[in-house]
Amino acid sequence: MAKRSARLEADPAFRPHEAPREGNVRNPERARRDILAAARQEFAAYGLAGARVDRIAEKAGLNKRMLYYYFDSKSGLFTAVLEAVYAELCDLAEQLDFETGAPSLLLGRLVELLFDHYDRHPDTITLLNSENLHGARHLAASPRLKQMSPAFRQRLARLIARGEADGSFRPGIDPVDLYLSIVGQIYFVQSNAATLSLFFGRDLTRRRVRTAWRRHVREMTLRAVCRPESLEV
Amino acid sequence: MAKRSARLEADPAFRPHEAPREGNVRNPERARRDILAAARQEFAAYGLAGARVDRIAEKAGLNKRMLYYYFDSKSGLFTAVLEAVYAELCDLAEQLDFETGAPSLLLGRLVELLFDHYDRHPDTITLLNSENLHGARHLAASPRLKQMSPAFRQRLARLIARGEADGSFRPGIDPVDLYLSIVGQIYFVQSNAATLSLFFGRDLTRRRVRTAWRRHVREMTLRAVCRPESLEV
Amino acid sequence: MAKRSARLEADPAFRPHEAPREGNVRNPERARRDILAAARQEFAAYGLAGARVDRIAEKAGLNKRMLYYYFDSKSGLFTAVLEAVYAELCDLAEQLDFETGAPSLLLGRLVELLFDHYDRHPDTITLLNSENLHGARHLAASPRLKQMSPAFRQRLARLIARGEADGSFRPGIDPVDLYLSIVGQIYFVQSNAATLSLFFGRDLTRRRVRTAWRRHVREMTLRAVCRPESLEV
Amino acid sequence: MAKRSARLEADPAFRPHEAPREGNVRNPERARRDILAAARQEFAAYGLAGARVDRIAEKAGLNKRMLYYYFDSKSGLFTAVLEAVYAELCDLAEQLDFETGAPSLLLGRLVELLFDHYDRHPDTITLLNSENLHGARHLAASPRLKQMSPAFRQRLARLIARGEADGSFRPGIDPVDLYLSIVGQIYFVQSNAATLSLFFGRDLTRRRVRTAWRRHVREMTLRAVCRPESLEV
DNA sequence: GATGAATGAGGGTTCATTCAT
DNA sequence: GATGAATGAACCCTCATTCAT
Repeated sequence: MAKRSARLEADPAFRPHEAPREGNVRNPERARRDILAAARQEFAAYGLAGARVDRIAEKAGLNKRMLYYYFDSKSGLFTAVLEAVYAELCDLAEQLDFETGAPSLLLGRLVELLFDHYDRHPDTITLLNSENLHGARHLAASPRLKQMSPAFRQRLARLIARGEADGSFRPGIDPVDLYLSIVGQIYFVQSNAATLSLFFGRDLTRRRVRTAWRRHVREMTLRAVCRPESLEV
Repeated sequence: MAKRSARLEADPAFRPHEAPREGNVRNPERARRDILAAARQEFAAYGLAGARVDRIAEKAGLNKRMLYYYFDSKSGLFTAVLEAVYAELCDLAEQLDFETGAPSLLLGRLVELLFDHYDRHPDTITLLNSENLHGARHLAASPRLKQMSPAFRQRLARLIARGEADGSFRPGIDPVDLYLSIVGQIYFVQSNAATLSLFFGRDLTRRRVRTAWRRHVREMTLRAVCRPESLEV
Repeated sequence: MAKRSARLEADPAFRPHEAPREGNVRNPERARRDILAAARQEFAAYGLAGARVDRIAEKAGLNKRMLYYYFDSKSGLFTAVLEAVYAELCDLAEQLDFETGAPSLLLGRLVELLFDHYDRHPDTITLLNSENLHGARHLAASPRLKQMSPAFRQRLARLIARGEADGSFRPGIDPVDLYLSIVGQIYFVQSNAATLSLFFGRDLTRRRVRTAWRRHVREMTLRAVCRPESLEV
Repeated sequence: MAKRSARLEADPAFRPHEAPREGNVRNPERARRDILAAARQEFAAYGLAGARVDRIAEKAGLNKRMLYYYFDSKSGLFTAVLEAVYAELCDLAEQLDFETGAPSLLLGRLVELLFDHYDRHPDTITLLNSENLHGARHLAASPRLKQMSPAFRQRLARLIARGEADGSFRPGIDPVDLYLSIVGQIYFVQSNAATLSLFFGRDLTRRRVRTAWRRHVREMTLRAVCRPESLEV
């Protein structure tokens, strides 16, 4: 049917659900994955209220009934999508070794790492906005989230400690505050790119502008955190 | 009727539409105002897609038909709400005199001014998020918005120029970049307070935490913008 | 207001309702006429159910409330329009003198007269169709209609009598039957021009095709009614 | 429920959707058929604009949602009804063998065939009137209609050719013109029976009157088409 | 005579969800 | 595991009509 052509084609590794062909093959894992990918796309594009279960099923190339089989409800599906988003966010910290190298350099790299993450996964933003609109109700009910953050926070604290120790960072920096300041700038500009571009007459979605913004956030952060002497470069 | 009890009670100055009772009827200006207030509340609480026209009418204490009489459509109503939000934002800049006083002091005051605005009008955030989810489609179609921003930007540029001139600011600060950095931090934490609070185990909505955050943003900004010497306080 | 420009401009003698200008002048007759003209246009274009009271008021350049003031209801307005349509139809017969001239010639002229009437007043057709869809309910309730037809019928009977008497018509022609056969052909082709054109691949609305059809109906009628000898031309 | 009693009872062969009861459910073909029958009845009775989707669903004994499941929209439903009407009309021509028998006799039979069709399917008329009110928009968009007419027209042309060849028909008869003249008389009287009956004081819906009209149309047609000599009966 | 504001019932359509197979 | 068919509540919006001035 025409439905197959409506599949999501963003994922390069994507292959239609019914492909194998030897009799409607049972591949539960893949069905789950397809549904989740389709749902993520839909929720990111329209928000929780604006998302349509029919469209998700169509994008996933599966019967609508299957969404309920695997995820219970639209709400359950949204929760699953959010968990995936959070898992990605937590993986981030592990991509950087905070133990070796100059703290100020590492901090700069962290900013870039975060920026690039939101740049590559812009749907993260609309998904989190949706969840916040609903008071984080879904995450609050999700048991998986609970053990996610501590690792993240610890690593950041360790970086700050090293920076303070070697005198390159100002004293008294709070890891959470620092994180919020960095991500706040990154997140806000991407989240509100449409209205801000209109308001300031500067297209904030253009590559070049984005790159400049990436540099700006790093500099803002370093200037605010590091001792002046350690920035003489 | 039961309708009256469902009125919006958030706005302290709010008085039900039929209240005065001295000739129950006919007050177009007030009807418009009531509808707009109710709509703003509803859109802020549920987003554009999640908002319900019936609820808005009920909150406004008016017949549902009146929403269409005054604002054409749900979409037109949303546009009107957004215009109000933007008008408030633009009024902000005029509340501060950037011509007299030490630039670094004024910059600090600006941060506080912006913070307090989002603090007093938290609905601004969810409304703007909704608009961005929809690609700023409503604002793009609104002629009123066009001439709103220039004033805002000019005043900021003037402050930076003065700061550079008297040597208190680093050179090369871009007014738009600076604005985005400041508001980004303010906006993000308030917008994502629900998920962040959960994630970091720190209730970011508490008054004391908010006040600390206000101070943090001001310091971050000043440290990043001002020359070290001019901050010896 | 913009409303004025939306006035019906078909009527060449049309002048906007508020024109006289010396204080919103009271001109009840004109208001009635304007409303009636607008209603006729609207009912003809959309049928009774499809017609919109708002559009009629707008076309008439008057407040909607006035429609009710003058015509009680949408239904009353439709009745008034129908009465006007019938009055025109009855005037028709009086435009032809059936007493002098060759009956076969007069019959031919009658066909042309009827054809031209429906040609000049195509709205007559959709209006009558609407009324028939509703079982002629409005006309049945209208006292004015009662005395309209007899004259029409009598005149036609007189023509047939003369034709029979001088031997040019076949005997036994019923005036009503004859009328129905003539108008049936005229009416049907105009009423169903859209579907028939599509079905037969022949654009029945073109002037030339319409003219040919006019001739065809006259010939069909004459051949069917007149004795062969009296058609030797 | 009370719903069942509201079923359409005009069609004698009609049986309620849930009737069989042996496994109450799941009969898509029948559901489609029931909806179509109910819609045809409703559209014929009230026109396109006057028809109510709720009533159609109720008559069909199905949930309103199903109309959209099967036919997309009210408009799509109307198109489907029209296609059925046209299919019936096209089947007509095939019910008569135009190759054998006297052409004048066949022509008379054709008139009767057409008359009887509109007599048995009076809804055809109001449905076509509705479609014409809307400029044949639905048929124009329907691909199925395109290949319907040619057969019809060819067969009629063949009859005329035979009549001309054996000298019983006058020369120069156009098949489409002939068809329009015949159907015009039939269609008009049935379509406008309500107003005409009122106007002429003759109840055109009575059986006897209808039969007389059937004879009249046949005679009108034969007299107009056939050579006088071939009608000496 | 004339008006803008207001109404409640109901318009077509779509929603997330479940049934029977 | 997977499906097409079915549901009822609710969606946004529009209707003809009337109120108060």
